[in-house]
Amino acid sequence: MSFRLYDSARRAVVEFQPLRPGEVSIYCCGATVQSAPHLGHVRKEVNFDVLRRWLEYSGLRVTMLSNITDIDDKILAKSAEAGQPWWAHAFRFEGAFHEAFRALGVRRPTYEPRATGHVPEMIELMRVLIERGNAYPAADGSGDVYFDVKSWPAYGELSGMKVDEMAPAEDADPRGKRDPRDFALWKGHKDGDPESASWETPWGRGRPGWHLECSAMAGKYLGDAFDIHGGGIDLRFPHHENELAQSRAAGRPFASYWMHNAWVTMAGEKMSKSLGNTADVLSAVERFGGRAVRLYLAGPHYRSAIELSDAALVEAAAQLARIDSFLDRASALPLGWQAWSPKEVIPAAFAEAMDDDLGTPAALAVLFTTIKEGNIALDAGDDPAALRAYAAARSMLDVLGLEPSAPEWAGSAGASDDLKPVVDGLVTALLEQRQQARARKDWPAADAIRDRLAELGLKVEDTASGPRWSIEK
RNA sequence: GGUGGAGUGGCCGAGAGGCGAGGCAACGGACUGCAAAUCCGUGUACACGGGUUCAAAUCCCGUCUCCACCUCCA
Repeated sequence: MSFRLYDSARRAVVEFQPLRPGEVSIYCCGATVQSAPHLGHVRKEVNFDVLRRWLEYSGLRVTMLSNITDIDDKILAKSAEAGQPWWAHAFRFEGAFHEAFRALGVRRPTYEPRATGHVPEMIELMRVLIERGNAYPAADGSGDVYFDVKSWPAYGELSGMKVDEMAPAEDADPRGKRDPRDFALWKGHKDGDPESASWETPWGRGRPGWHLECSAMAGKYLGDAFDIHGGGIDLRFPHHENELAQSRAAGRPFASYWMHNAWVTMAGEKMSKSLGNTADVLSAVERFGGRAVRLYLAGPHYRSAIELSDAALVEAAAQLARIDSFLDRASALPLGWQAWSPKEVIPAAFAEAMDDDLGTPAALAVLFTTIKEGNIALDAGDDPAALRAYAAARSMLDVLGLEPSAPEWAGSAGASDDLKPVVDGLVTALLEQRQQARARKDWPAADAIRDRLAELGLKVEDTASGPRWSIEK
């Protein structure tokens, strides 16, 4: 185990040392299910899914925790607009997120708790913080509970922000805060809020604050101390800073490492709901294929901003076509690649790249080198070398979550599986006619068949072992 | 105002003192009936101005431009 990662708190690439040998616990801030996911949201999922797969490949048992924030201001506002109960609204978009994750081959986390199911844990955390003098119920009797930023000198340790240098909150309504920079642990019930959206506490009725829920759930499922806390870079402040402060103030060591992924941008700007420049996940998947979109998201380094454009997705699809073309060619080889275990065939350079803070760009370069070597071996008829390259490529693709025969991608090929033999039979019959035409050098007739198939979206290629056909994506 | 990040060839996107990551596109060649796929070959790239060094895209100083966070945000 020689994994190194960039720790946002220390601002350096550091050696990873799990708290418990052989195990890794990861908390990754999940979705606020207020509306449909966009490509920016899912980049985080793909990045952390690759992290998880790499750690598992490295022999660690990974516990992956990703929460669902199923209550917040926006969920309440939007559900009210839609004339729907807030919980129905939240459930609907939770489903949309799951669908998007599935379309990109993201595996389900080990646990996926919902905020509203963990009110007792939150109350307990607030009780401890109030007892210790780090939190207080609002003086105005609103039922709000605030964290007292000034009571915690380490506040700012994650983001490097200093309390006194922060821009004063422009929040026109300080409510019952002692200091404008104090943040809400708990939000008191307001007139007009649905009754079902508030829970009884010793300090009045109300609902969870966003920061508190993550600390409460991380503590419940991963314990007071765990290994990695992840999320998008925008969460570093205030959300993660606040989580860290309230957890440590309550006596919990909390996360050992902080990992943050960068943006997906459009026209140079962060993709976000408020800017209105979002790209829908499922329509991208429909146009380019889930694996191409995943490759687009997973290929660049997770800490680099990536610019979304059609050209970028087209290129990812072209890269994937190169990969799949090799896989296709090699699949005609005699069986035997399964004899190798991933550890035997994955090139050291790939492992080094991944160990170095998930260097997927360098890792992909190794994959492409392997593919070129495999193609050369195929051209030369060197079956053992080609098989080994094939095994290596598949193993590397598996680490990246792009292995086409993995269960995540089952049924994503387009045509339903039971129609496949029928289509194959029809196409093969046509290709036999074309072969007869070619045998008598009737090129117009042969090309006419190929052209007709092309119109239907089928690509025909002549190989040393006869014609092959595939569906153009 | 405070705190970070970035500017690399036609494009995407790595690297972070010394052999031109990788991919896409383009062009030439091999193979093919023609294609496709594959292989071979083709590029004096690192925002600008100074400096350090035998050697700078990489370090230092300055300048410009862009982005993000400090308010909900992956």
